[in-house]
Parts: sequence; structure tokens; C-alpha cells
Amino acid sequence: MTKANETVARQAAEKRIPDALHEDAMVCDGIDFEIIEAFFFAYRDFISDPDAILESSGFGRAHHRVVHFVNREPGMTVADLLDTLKITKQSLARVLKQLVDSGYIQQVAGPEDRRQRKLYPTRSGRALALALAEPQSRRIKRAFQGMSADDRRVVTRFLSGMQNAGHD
Amino acid sequence: MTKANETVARQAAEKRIPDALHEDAMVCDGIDFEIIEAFFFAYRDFISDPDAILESSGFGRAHHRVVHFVNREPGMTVADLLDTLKITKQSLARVLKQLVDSGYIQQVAGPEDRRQRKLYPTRSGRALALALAEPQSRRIKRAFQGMSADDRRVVTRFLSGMQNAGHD
DNA sequence: GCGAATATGTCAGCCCTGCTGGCGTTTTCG
DNA sequence: CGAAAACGCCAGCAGGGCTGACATATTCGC
Repeated sequence: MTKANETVARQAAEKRIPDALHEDAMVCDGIDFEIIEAFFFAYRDFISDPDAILESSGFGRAHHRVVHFVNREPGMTVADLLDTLKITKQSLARVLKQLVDSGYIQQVAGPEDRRQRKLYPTRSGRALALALAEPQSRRIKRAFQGMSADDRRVVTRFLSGMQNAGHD
Repeated sequence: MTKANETVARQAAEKRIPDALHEDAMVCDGIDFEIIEAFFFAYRDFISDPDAILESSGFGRAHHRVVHFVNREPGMTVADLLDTLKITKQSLARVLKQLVDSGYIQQVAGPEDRRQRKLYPTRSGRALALALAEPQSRRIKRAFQGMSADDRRVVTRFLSGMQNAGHD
């Protein structure tokens, strides 16, 4: 089977491919492969900057997200964070505990509802969040180079449109 | 924000929030938090559709990527794939083997250089790639609703700009 | 006041998918 | 022929998702 295919492949010098393998390759028309791939590459590179920083701190992407959102909305509860990140309690608990133990995030019992643990970034937590956001923001600015304010709004609108309807 | 301030006002009666926790929250000005978060949410939701499909097939995101790129560029070698995905040989080997064993991808010795294994999607491989791409493409179309061709080019340009310089 | 519901913490273990290092095979090429 | 390239595979490790179960403190409806 493979032998036969090799022969076929060799016969036509280059582009020939075993029949079952190519007959309707790329029939997939309506599909927007370009954007799918561009989005994949863009996001991969987008998180590579913070990843590099985190590596030296012993943290990972999960820590990044927690620090980021806690810094963005100080006082948010664990439930808020779970809702934002859409992960499970245990997945969060692990990284949150590490961040608390390392002094990047501090927990305070809710003043109204003492069952809640309101989360606040410490000074170093804010510093970390900022350090991680900075290269990402620079990347965004670079991608926005030479774009009008309207163009930027288009991008924002696109990114919103890519999200699921009910988000917070 | 306001919540933190409320809490601050109340801290006399409570555990009190250490001062380092609130004093200059949100000093982080030049940073484009909006886009950072929008990008995070957008990508998370973007891959949630294929994830759901893959779950029932026993595959994961890694398989998705492999099937996708092999389908996009039939005949690419293992080295090409490694270069595209930017992962290590072993990370790829695992999922690739599963895909080959499951009959989604076929390997053919290179006609010129027989050390190479050229990768081709099988019929079911193409079907899978298409099934995974379809919801993503629909999501993209939805996000493009009401946008002009120029606007779409802006988005494409943005996504390209977000990638690292040396791309393939 | 008491029991249910809520918000959270935690233990134990599983899976996927990155990673490193090392070794072996086939094939190409100087 | 020997080095180098392209690949396959084994073993092991880490991060970060997941489930299920169970413990705690606190709030709240009755």
C-alpha cells in the first residue's frame, strides 16, 4: 500500500499524492482558515512574553490570569474570579494559594458577608501584574501602528464579537 | 475601584486591609487592559467550540492543531509541523501517533528524501479538520457582522501585527 | 434557634500536553 | 565509510485543567 503510494508519488515527480489523500482537498470553501490561523499565531505569541517572565518567577499562566484580574478589580471574591476565568474551584485554589503564600495577593474576609474572601493585590502583586501586562500592551500598540481610532474600534468590536454572548 | 474604597472606609471595624493593598491601585495607565482581556476572552471562547467536539472523540487541542495544519498543507513533513507549531518533537510525536493510529493522518515516505515522512490527512482527517474549523469560522463570520471589507482587512492586519516577526 | 444554603478550603487522583534527555533507525551526503 | 539529518520511541517531569468528596464558617429563611 505504502509502496504503491510511493510509486505514485514519484511518478508525477512532485505534486502527485495518493488518491484517497487528495481528491477533494480544499473543498472546504466557506471556511475562513486565514483568520483561524492568524488568531492562533497571534494569541500564541501574545502570551509568550508573559510566559517568559513567569518562568523565572516559578509561576505559570494560571497565576498570570489570577494576578491580572485581581489587580484589575481589587476586592473581587473567589466566586467572582471563578466566574471570570471559567475554571473550577480546585484549579483556582492551587494557584491562588501559591500567590497568597508568596505575598502577591491578600485575602480579606468580606465586610458584609464574612464567608467571602475578598482578594486584593499586594504591592508586589500589582508590580507583577503590571510587569506582565506591559509587554502585551506594547505588542498591542505595535499591532495598532498606523491605525486610526476607528480602526482600533473595529478591532475591539471584532474581539467582542468573538466572545460568547453572556460574559461579564 | 469604588469597592476597594468602601472596604477601606470600613476597615476600622474589620480585619483592616493592610495599607499596601489599596493606595495606588490602577496607577497603571499606559496599559491597554481592555484589549488584553478582550483578547483573552475571545480566544478562550474561540477554542471552546472545537474543544467540545474533540472531547467526545477523545482528542485534545493538540490533535486539533495537527489535523488542522496537515489538512491545510498536505504533504508537509514532521519538521515543517514542528516549526509551525513551535513545540518539541516528543510533544508532537504523541498526538501524531494517535492520529495516525486512528486513521486521521497518513504518513508517506518523502519521494525525494526518503527520511522524511510527508503527512496527509485521510478522508476522515479532512472531515474532522472541517468539523473543527466550521464553528470557528462561523464565530468569525459572526464577529465580522456588519463590517466592511476594509474593516476585515484591519482585523487581519491587527492579527498579523500581534504575531512575532519571523513567522511562516 | 435551627437547619439549609452559601462561600470557601482541601485532599486525592486523573488527563492532556507541554518539556528534557537519551537512544536507535533509516537515509542522505561529503 | 562515517557524519549528519529526519524521524520514532522510551522514560520521566511539570503545569494546569478536571471530578468527587468532605470540612468549615457564615448567612438566612422559617
